[in-house]
Order: sequence, then structure tokens, then C-alpha cells
Amino acid sequence: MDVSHLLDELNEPQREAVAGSDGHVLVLAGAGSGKTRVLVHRLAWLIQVEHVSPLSVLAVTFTNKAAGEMRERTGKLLQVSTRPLWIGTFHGIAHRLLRMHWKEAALPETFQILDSEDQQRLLRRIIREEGMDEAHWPARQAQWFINARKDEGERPQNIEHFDHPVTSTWVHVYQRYQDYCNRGGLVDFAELLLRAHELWLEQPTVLDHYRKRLQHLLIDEFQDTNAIQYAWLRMLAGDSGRVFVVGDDDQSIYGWRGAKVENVQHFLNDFPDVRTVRLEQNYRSTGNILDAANALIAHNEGRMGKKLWTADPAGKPIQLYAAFNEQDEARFVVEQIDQWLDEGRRADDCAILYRTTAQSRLFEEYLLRASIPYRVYGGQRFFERTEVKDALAYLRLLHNPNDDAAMERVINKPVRAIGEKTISLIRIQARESNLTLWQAAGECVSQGIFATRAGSAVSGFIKLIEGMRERMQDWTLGNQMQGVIDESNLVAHYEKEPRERMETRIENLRELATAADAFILPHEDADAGLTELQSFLSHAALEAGETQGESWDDCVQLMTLHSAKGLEFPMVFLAGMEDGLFPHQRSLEDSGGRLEEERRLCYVGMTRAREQLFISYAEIRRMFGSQNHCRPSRFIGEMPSELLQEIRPRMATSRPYVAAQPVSSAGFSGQDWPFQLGQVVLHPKFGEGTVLAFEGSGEHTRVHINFHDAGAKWLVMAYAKLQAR
DNA sequence: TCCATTGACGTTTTT
DNA sequence: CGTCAATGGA
Repeated sequence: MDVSHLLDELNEPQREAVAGSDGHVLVLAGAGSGKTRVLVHRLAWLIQVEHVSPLSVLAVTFTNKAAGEMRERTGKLLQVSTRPLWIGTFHGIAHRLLRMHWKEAALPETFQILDSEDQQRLLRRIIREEGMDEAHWPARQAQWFINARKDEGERPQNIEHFDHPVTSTWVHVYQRYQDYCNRGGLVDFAELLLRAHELWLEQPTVLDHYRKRLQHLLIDEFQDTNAIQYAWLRMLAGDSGRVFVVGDDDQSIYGWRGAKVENVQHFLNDFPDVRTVRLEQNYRSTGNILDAANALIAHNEGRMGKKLWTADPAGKPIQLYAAFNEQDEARFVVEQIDQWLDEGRRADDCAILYRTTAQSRLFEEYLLRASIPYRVYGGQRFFERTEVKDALAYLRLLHNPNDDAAMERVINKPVRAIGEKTISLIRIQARESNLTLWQAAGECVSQGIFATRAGSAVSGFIKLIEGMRERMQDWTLGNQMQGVIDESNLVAHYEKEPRERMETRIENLRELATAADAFILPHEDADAGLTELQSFLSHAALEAGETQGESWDDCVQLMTLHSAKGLEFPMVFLAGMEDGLFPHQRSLEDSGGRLEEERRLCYVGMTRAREQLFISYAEIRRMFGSQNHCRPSRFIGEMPSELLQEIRPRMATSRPYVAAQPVSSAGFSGQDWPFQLGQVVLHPKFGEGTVLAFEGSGEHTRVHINFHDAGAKWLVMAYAKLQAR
């Protein structure tokens, strides 16, 4: 068979990765070096050249998007159905295993996935029930503790706390939480992975089966794996599985959520004769951008070592803009985009990247004002919306009435006279008799614990759910969804909200019904023995839907640096490059390698750019209500200055206060101010400084001056003895 | 039960 | 400065 198409379009190291080994392979794939291509070609190589059965291949990614892309590209390359291939996210694959082996994993067949919101609500409830002070023991922190423990593969009983009061309290909460989950058949995201690992540990027959079957393991973004994912993988590989991992230690930016770059090193130690291949030729960015990125990342220690290069020209220098303040920064960025558009280029070629989500607001404002369409990544997703989750909770309850999270959510939604008091009676009953809320509610009714009115309300709710279940048993999924929406009368609950809000909620419910109606049971879920309903509910949890509409509308892309990973744009703005913001203050405070992760984040951001990279920082930024005088990010100083071209603001037009508010209202008109914005003045005590802004009028006029030594200060004009310089 | 006011707090996010 | 959640009065 002619296999030249698998290698022809690859460069030398890529070929080596794809075809060069019959053992384990570690591919250190730099940004833009054709990582996905290598993965896909390797997969095709295994099947077409080594004649490996598609059934023996497992390819794992982190996001659904990456999994989908891999499946699609593999299908195109192979020209055969990719159906038998196991390609999925860690969570998706773990979920599938648990569905197929729910008995061995000690789960009820109807188990449900708990998303992080459900998890937090449940924890809040437990913390309250335990009589703990929520201010001292926030649910968020419990969630963090439990997930971190699970990510490390730890159960309450194997956490050592040596009478450490804080830890032992959280361990207790972990235990209680796990009891609830087990009773109700609820599995959170971290639990999916942990259970899947325990399945290997406790069921040697199951493990053995998969070891024999899945001989070829391919893992994407290996630097992002956490401890439990690595352990799971290592067990599955055993002594005979061949493992092909692709990753980049320089792009490890998720250490804060448990990812372990060390796994790359562990892989080299734990698996024999690993062949390491470096992909360093970059097909994305200009030479200047790569040189600057290389120079920056060279400041990190303990790297595996990698230097990106390109056969393409050096391109334009990186543009550096020292904005006056954050408004000026936004103004500048939007102005540049406007020019780009004037040159006939596309808006979706431009991306504005920032460190914190809050930074998007100003850019949105200025883009709106300039009538440039934009799209912000990372908002709330479809299946995370309140109304969607409410309706799904009813559906879940039909499917599994012991789902406490669902029960809690809808028992009084819309209001049906089951108030806090009644619910707490049910909770007490549940707790005392180790029952789920549903069971406890039934108990309370039959024991006549409630007052008459509450009792009839609760039994009414039980009848509602049971009635729906009986009636809808044989309905299609779409009809069930619509039926649940109608009969639950959820709409009544939203009617009390503002009109516009209510309308979008109803619209979303309509969309949900349509989605259920259009849902087709995927092959892999059918193979795993899932019903249509189970599959639909799992999809809602595991792939909460696109962050927003598709990118078909030609929009400027706004996102955090984290969500930019894996993407590329002709024109990129790295905004807010100030010490304290990026690198973030919190990473400067503790020394646990956090700064290096920030640097990697900066490296990721820079290497998103294909043609043009802009870096901007504000000299003054309003944070938490107070003005901050900022230093440019230390990362800027770590880039070779000859690659940076500073853009000098044009003094006359770039002052935002002049532009934004022509101050005709005040006693001082623009011309009457004794000084100009941007002018350097001398203060008897603070020395030289630059005039930033004026405020107020007449004798109350205050002036904001950025003193070169003393920092920025507001002074009352009448008292400040200022001299022009 | 609802809305409004007050108060604390303030990275990064996928599954 | 803004947001979100918790609290308390009507």
C-alpha cells in the first residue's frame, strides 16, 4: 500500500514522531509546530501501515473540541469511518467506562453527573447541615479541597491530617459529601476519573480486558494531565501498551488546577526506552515573534529545552504601546483594529487577549462605540443556564428520583408552598434515616410529619413527578423534554422576572426542547448501553455547549490568555501587560513556581500571533476603585528590545480625558486650565510630575499628577503650588 | 415570599 | 469600581 501521503507533507522530526518508533514516544511539540497533525498522522500510520486494529486504539484529549477535531481530521486522512476508534476526553472516556461497568464500579445504573454548580450547592447544604459557619467554611473552598484530593486520587480515609483542625474538618465534609453522592448515584467530574482509576485497581478482570484490547494509547496536551489521569493511563498501559504522548512543558498553564508538568518527566522514567522527538519548526508566527517568545521563555528554569524557529521572514516588529490609562489602552487597540479593517482585513483575524476576565469590559465598550462586532469567549454556556438546568433537573428526577441535587433544585420551583421549613423537615428525616430527599419526602408524608397544608403540597409534588414518569415512559426524548417543561409549569417561575429576562429564558427552554428533539444517540453511547435519555443528560453535563455562537460572524475575538491556548490569529493584542496584573499579583506573592507559569502564559499568548503582535500596558489603571500607578510587566523587559517598537502616543490627540469629556460644563473650560494634560509640572515637595487629569471646577478643581518619584496623587489646585516646567 | 439594600471581595477554567 | 450573595423589612 502506498503510504507516502502519510509522510510526504511532514518535516523530518514530524516523520520521526509518526513513523520512527515501535515503542513509546514523547513528542515535545512547540507552539504552532503541527502537533495535531502529528497525532492524526500517527493514528493513521498505526492503522494503515502497522495494520493495527482500530479497536485497539485509544486517543485522549482534554476538551471536546480537540477530540472532535481529531476525529474529523483522522476521518479525512483515512477515508474510512472513525466509529470504532476510541477518541475522547479523559472525562468522556471515564464516563463511558463507568456506564459499561456500573456494577463493578459500585454505581447505580441510573447514576448522574454532577456539574460544579450542583457540587457547590450540595456542599453548601452539607456545611449548613453540619452546623458549620459558612463564613469560615465556604462551600467554594470545600469544593476546591475535595476536587484537589480527588485529583490526587485520595479518599477521605487516606488523607493524613494528624489532627490538623482545618484539614480534618474538610476531610469530614468530603466524607459527608461522598455519602450523599453515593446514596443518590451522583458523580462529580473529578469522581469520574477517580472511579475509573479505582475500577482498574479493584477489578483486575476489567483492567486485563482493556489492557489486552487497548494496546495503543495516544495522549494530547500531556503537560496538562493531573496525578489521577497519569495513574489511570499508566495502569492501562501496563507492560505491553504502547504510549504516544504529545505535549509542551512550556505551555503548561494549568498547574493551579492540579496539572502536573512533572508527568512528562515521570513518563520518561516510568516507561522503558521512550523515544523523544522535538518539534521546533513553527508554521505559524513570524521570526520576530518567535525570537521574542524564545527569549522570554528562556528565563524559566528546568525546561526540557526547545527553541522555535521558522523558515519564514522576520516580519514586522512587535509593537509596544504605553497607554496612559486603561481607557487609552482600549482606545488604542480599537483604533488599530479599525485601521486593520480599513485595509480590508477581517475582524475575526484580530484577538484581544488579557489576563483577567474583568478586563474585557472596557474593550467591549470601545468596540461597541466603534460599531465593530466582537465576541467574548468564556461566558455562560447553554447547558449551564438556570432555566436549562431547572428543566433538566425535572428530567433527571424522572429518571432517578434519588438525585438530591435535582430534587433540591426544583422541589419548590415554581413555588408550590414547599418552603424552607418544610424542606428542612425533609432534610432532617433524610439525615436521620440515611435516605435520599425523595425517599425522605415520602417517609414524611406517610408518617404524617407535616402540617396538613405542607403535607399535601409535598405529596402533590411527589404525585406530579410520579405522574409524569408514568405518563411519559414511552414518549420520545423530545416529547419528554417538552412535557416536563409544560407540566412542571416552570414558566410560572420566570414570569416574575423582568420581561426581557423572562423572554430569553422561555426562548432557551424552547431551544432545549428542540435540542432534545433533534438529539441522536451517538454510536459510542449506544455501544456503551446508554439510553437516549441517559446519553442526553450526560452530554448536557460533559459538554455544556459552545461558549457562544459559532465564529461564522466576522467578529473581533476577546478572551483570556488561558482560553486562547491552541488558537491562532493574524493579529494579536496582549493587553494589560503590567506587573501586578500580568504577572498577576498573587503569583508574585508566593514563590511556588507561580511566576514561571505566568511566564509560560505570556509565551502562549505571544505565540498565538501569526503576523502582528501588539503589546500594551497602562501607566495608570483603576483597580478596585482606586487608581494604581503601574510598572510595565517584567516580561516586556525579558524580550529583546530590538524586537520591540515603541509606539509613542501623539500628545495632542491621545489624552483620553480630552477626548472623552470635553469638559464644557465646568467653570474651567479646557483652555482655562493652567496646565495641559501631559504637561510636566514641578511641586515644591513631590518634585516633577506629569499632569494626568483635572476634576471639578472653580476653587474645588483638583488635579491628578503622576509624580516621577512620589507616584500618582490628587491635589487641590488652589493649594498645590505648581510650577510649569 | 419578594425585593431592595448592604456588605464582602476581588486570577486563570474544562470536564 | 462592580459584582454577587446574604440579609432584612414590607
